[in-house]
Amino acid sequence: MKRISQSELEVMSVLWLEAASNQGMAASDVIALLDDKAKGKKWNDRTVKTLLARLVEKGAVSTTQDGRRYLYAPLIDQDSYAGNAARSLSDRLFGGRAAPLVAHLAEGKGLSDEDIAELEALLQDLKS
Amino acid sequence: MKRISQSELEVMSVLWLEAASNQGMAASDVIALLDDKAKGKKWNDRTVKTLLARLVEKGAVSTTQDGRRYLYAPLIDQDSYAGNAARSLSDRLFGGRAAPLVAHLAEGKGLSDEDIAELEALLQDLKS
DNA sequence: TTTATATGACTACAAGTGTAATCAATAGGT
DNA sequence: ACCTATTGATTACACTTGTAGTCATATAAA
Repeated sequence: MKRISQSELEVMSVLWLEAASNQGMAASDVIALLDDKAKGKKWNDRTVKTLLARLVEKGAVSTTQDGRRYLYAPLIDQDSYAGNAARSLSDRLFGGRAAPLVAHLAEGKGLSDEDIAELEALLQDLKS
Repeated sequence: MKRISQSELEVMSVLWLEAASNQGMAASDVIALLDDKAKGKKWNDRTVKTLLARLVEKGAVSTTQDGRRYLYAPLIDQDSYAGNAARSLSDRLFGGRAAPLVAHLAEGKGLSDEDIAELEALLQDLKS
């Protein structure tokens, strides 16, 4: 699997949003969702199409014909991708330790009470 | 500040190793440290020089002359860089939630007891 | 002092990336 | 049936990135 670039990853992230539920989404859906989540950033639709095409080339996204358009669906699993990314980040920047990473997340915008509760539950799990 | 690429970040990471202690390190030191930490990956010294030069261009690294060579030192703070990277990853891949990120780190290679202890301490802090 | 070596400066170059424009076909509205 | 808007295909193009090679120079070794 070829490497996925930053922008391509943005596109993947919206494909993942609905990945489980259905056959994939049309380019126009992707564009709409990107605009939704992009605060500030403006996505030209041509650009998004290009990114989709590149993701298909790279084997990261599948297409199924739907009339005269395609439905795009992620072929790579968000979980495994995210796991790798998280580990790689933690290795490169935090010497593989989780705590400093979480500390950084906490600082700046703070973790919600829910985040904290989730983390505590997770730690309980890990200890057993 | 221009974006720092993957390979450039590898270089930054060794500069950060000694950043606090001294005036910076020579290119040869950087190369040696990279080879140390790079398992598998082979760094050609020309390549490292190029990366250093690019980092200087980008304003991420400073040089001070030391005889006929330079000492390279990071100009950007590892902490703030890491913080941004962590937040951006967590936003893009985990909807900004910390717990799934940590869960991914845990799975695969597991967190050490020390990691877990650190995290618990951190959570205590956050709750107060 | 001649020579090998280390170092920075400059150059190279293909592949990847961000960011789109143009073209062609088709479907939907009128 | 014709125009328009949508969509994919193809093309564009400068910038970035990975990965070095070459050149000039200065220093260290012999």
